[in-house]
Amino acid sequence: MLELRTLPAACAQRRSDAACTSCGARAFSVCGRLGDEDLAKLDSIAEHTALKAGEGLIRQGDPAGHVFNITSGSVRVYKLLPDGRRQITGFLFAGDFVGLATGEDYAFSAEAIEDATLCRFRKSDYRALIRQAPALESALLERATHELAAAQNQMLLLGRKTALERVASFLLNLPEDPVRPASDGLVRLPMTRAEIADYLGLTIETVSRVFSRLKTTGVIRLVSLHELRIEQPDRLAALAEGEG
Amino acid sequence: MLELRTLPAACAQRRSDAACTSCGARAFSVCGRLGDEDLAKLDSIAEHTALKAGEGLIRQGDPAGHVFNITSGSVRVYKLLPDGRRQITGFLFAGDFVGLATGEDYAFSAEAIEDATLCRFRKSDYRALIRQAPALESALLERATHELAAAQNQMLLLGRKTALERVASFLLNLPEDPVRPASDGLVRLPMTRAEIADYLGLTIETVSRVFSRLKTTGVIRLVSLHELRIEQPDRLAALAEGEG
DNA sequence: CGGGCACTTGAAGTCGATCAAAGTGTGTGG
DNA sequence: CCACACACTTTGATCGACTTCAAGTGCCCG
Repeated sequence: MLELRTLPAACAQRRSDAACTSCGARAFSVCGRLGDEDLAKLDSIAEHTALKAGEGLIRQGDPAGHVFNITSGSVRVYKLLPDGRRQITGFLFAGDFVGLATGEDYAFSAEAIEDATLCRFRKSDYRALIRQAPALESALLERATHELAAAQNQMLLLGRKTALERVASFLLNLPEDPVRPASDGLVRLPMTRAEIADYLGLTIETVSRVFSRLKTTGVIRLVSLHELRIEQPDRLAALAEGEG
Repeated sequence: MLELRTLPAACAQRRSDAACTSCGARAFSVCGRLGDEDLAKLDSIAEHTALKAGEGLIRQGDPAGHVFNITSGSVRVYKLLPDGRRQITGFLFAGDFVGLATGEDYAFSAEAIEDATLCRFRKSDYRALIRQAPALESALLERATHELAAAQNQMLLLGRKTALERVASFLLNLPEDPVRPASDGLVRLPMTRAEIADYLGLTIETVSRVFSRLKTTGVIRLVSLHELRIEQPDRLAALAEGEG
């Protein structure tokens, strides 16, 4: 059975940033529009996989043979420089697609941050399917479009924001815990400080220091290492835009 | 008459980076696939405009009513922070589209760097057209996909590369002068140092210093302020990846 | 030819990186 | 269940790349 069908509910909860409220949610735009036949077709070419924390699903340079849809857990997508410097270009969660934006070979790597499950589609099957189900293609274009907008925001962050502004922006864009959506402001951080640093173009130490600063100023509270509560969303938002 | 038809030739010349050779060129993927009827339909809803240097075509926050295709000249796309910090997210040239990646309102601004001409499509007309010409949609998805890959490269640049690596990467990704394609290594820089700086997440002074360094080490030669020749492409490529 | 703007170059300052060490949590094996 | 080991995180001190501030230089255009 294809999990895609169950995504809208999850997605509607997980995006709180303004850029995404208008479109509902990212995965929603894919599955919400599809009729039962289209879903059945998708189902017929889907292949389910489970990954343990740290396992890779895509390796930079490999021929781009598959497209993935994450059904649970979280994934890091990154690029490396020859000397090992890493830039994480995105964290992906349930409902997100991976592997669409590729040519012949994958131009990035993707690995599970924590145990994850996903649907895998052979790219050729997938293309064939799209020809039969044009609604899918337009939904994907809309998604790609929103990812592009998100990428532009990240460029602004990486090119022009201070460490404090970067961390604040990051926390605000994080999906709220879908398990306990009522507990407002509670955010889960499945990734390590090193991954946050590599996402924000900073070092571990700087990320840690900024967290400490936000903690002592009362903007956030660290519930545990991988879970925090945003105590003052307004101040955090102001900080994110350089108005703190 | 719609200029789109004339783009393939121009595009085939202007992209030299490896990421784009496989797809031919970005605009090519849009116009190359379309039949005469589709082109005629596009033509019927196109509206031609000319812009003087510095004039804007899109302003951040305005309702997103149009999609544009640049037919000559060059355009800067950027986002601003409240205090005026600017991140240029891309330079666009003949054949490129602007305004696809938007929701209700534009999330960025776009202005002509030099005198430019463009086709303008009302977004509603444009959407209607897409419904009739599915080939257009799949071509646009492919383009969006490549822009996403380019955006990921830019994130790597902004997050993890040094000033020298950024400038080197920038010069290598610049389109070669389409007017004189034979003169290998000759690059036109229609934008100012300030624009380069805001694209690379640096200051004017740092960009200038790196240019000077590349000049004195013989990697490039400045023909004029806005035109330079890459004398040692291999060394420049090595520098761009941190192997200099 | 002269004014203005963009660019270059130099000197000092700063934010984040790097180096270093102590603290904390987690998982494993006894 | 506890103790140990290891990996991750936090905090502190120093360093360096890029920024900021400040003159100069040169080019373009009237």
